Amino acid sequence: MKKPLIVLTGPTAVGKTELSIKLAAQIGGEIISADSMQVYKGMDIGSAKITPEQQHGIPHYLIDVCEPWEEFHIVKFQEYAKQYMQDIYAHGHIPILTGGTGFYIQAVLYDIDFTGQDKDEGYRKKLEKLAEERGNECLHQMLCEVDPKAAQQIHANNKKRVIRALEFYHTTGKRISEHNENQQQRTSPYNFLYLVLSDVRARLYERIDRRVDVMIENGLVQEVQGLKDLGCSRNMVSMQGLGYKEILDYLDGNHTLDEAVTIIKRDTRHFAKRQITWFKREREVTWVNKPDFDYDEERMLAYIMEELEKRSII
RNA sequence: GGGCAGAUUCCCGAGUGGCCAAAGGGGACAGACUGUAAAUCUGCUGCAAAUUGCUUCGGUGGUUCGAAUCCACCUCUGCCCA
Repeated sequence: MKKPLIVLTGPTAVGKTELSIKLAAQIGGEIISADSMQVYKGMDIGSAKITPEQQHGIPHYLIDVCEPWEEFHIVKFQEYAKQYMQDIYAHGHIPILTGGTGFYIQAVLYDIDFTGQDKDEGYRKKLEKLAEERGNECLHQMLCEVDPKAAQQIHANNKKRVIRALEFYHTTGKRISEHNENQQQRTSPYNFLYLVLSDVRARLYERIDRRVDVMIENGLVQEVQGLKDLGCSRNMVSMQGLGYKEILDYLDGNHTLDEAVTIIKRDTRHFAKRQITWFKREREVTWVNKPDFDYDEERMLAYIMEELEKRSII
């Protein structure tokens, strides 16, 4: 018997958090955050982290699990998430995976296999250097020799992914293209409902703009200054988060606050677009398009309940 | 009132007789993604019955085989002198 799992996602600023609380309250769920930035302590304003008051007593997991200078990645996320899910099942509750990081959701929902693929920092550095000296084409050529299929799929300019593919072959002796093909065929071990909350583009963009303004009002600059004082710098993964890298640039005098705000808004819109593209491609998703429900959360919840019953999740 | 500079495709901006539907950047739109994912990368952007045709470079008229590019006048914008 497959265990139940609810995924509630959607582009940034669409309103996932509020809905997740109501849903959790209604069905006796506990929430696991699927957000690559909310895992970091001290990054509250910029990541739009849910506050304790907003949680309304609903247990939340995978928030504040590491320091901004610590390394965090999808494998750790998957480990944590699986652990917390066990705990939630033990409570007799249903886990609700809520957040906007599609890649993380995929890893949990389909239980993607990452074992035996340790990264090799030294090898990465070597490739990095090679790319700098001889260009991206050189790396891509190398990949072409060991894994032509991957080389065909990954653009030569996408250095990160070319390096990862080479690293995969280097550490496992297998082709990442084959591995990915296998993983793609996985079916979920869960009895799930994958909800994607959406809205019309113009409205979403307005919400993003407004939210960034609120972040500034709430002291995003001070938050980033504090992190900077603790030694955080832009080479850290955490500091590549939207709002963080731009404010660091402002604090370093690379541009004005107004410019930084404009860039954050723009890049957040771009991010939202990428999220939407991701969800469009995911199989088995159930879209909850807000205008179709006249923006009425009660109606959305009613629809979600129906879908949950249909699938015997509740 | 006089002088100078300028008006280019959604925006900024290059182009100063043919190779221009017009560089480059931005935005918009679309897409990829399986250990950095709020990252990284790609495509596309005048219209159409679309390997061709049509309409664009402030307006009108002119020069020329041919104009975004040259000339005249006009309109608007910025700066300077009154």
